[in-house]
Amino acid sequence: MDCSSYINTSLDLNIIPYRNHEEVQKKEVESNFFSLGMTKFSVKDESIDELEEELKRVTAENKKLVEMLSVVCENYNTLRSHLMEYMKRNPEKELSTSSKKRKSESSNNNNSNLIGINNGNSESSSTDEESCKKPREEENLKAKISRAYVRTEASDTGLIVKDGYHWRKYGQKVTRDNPCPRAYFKCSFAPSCPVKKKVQRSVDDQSMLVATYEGEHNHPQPPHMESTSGSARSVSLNSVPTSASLSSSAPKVVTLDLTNSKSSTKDSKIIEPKKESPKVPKNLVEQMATSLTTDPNFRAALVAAISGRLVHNN
DNA sequence: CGCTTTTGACCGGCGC
DNA sequence: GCGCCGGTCAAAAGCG
Repeated sequence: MDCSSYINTSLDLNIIPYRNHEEVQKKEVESNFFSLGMTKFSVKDESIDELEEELKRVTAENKKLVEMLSVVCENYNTLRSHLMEYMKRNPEKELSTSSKKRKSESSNNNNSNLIGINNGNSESSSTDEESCKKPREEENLKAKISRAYVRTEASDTGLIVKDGYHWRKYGQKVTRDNPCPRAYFKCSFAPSCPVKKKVQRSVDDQSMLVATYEGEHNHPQPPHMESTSGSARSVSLNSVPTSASLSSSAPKVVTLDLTNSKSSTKDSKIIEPKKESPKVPKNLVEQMATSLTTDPNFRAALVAAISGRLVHNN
């Protein structure tokens, strides 16, 4: 795993506190934004010197945070390599988990329904043994698996997730743990493109479509594709390395990657920032924000990022 | 006519 | 070994 994804996650959060760490509060963060934008600080009250001093302090703080972040990354990598060694020394456990692949899959589905649509473990919480096993387990699977959540109109009964690619439906099935049928799609470029997609409504929230992607497209996104027919709202779904990570280049993404984030470089190929991004409808943005804020992985990453910094500062 | 969708049948993996 | 279940196949129907 590369720590770059980790860095991305935390840096994109844009919530670097620049003041006393005890005072890390929402207001503070907001004023940070504004101060950076040079819009809200009352210049009347503060002299230029003070502002410059403040700027210096912020810069120093920023440097410090970057250093701390790199230390965290190093620690993470060390810890991870230790875990890998440990796993090698205790292969039985690993075998037992991989042999129960299917079971864990189905339980993951259950989790996703119960805990709030989440699968696998985020990098942020990968310190325990179980989450360490996960990526290795996933490595055995050839296909890169990612999951996306798309909110649709409640009245909308279709299982269409517009993601810029063209899909051909090849099956539909009612699964045991969900009364809503699951639709199976193949990329229309198949067999040259091996990507498959499963779409099913969430048990908890019927307006929420859960799209599971397997594999990676080996072709560019079709230009200006209406994608599959249907009435579901369109959401661009790009693969993003590491769950709960926010790619600044793909602000519309709500993807939970279940695989090792090793593939981050590959992903950068896949992520093709759609040209129409400036046209993103407001409600779509809100929808994505909602998806992110309700995503426990995202929250976990956020909490980890913030608490990590606070701890280091203290 | 060609492509897509639908849907029942079939297959293979897994648990008991 | 058997049954369950998820995933896939493929013929038929639908559609533009």
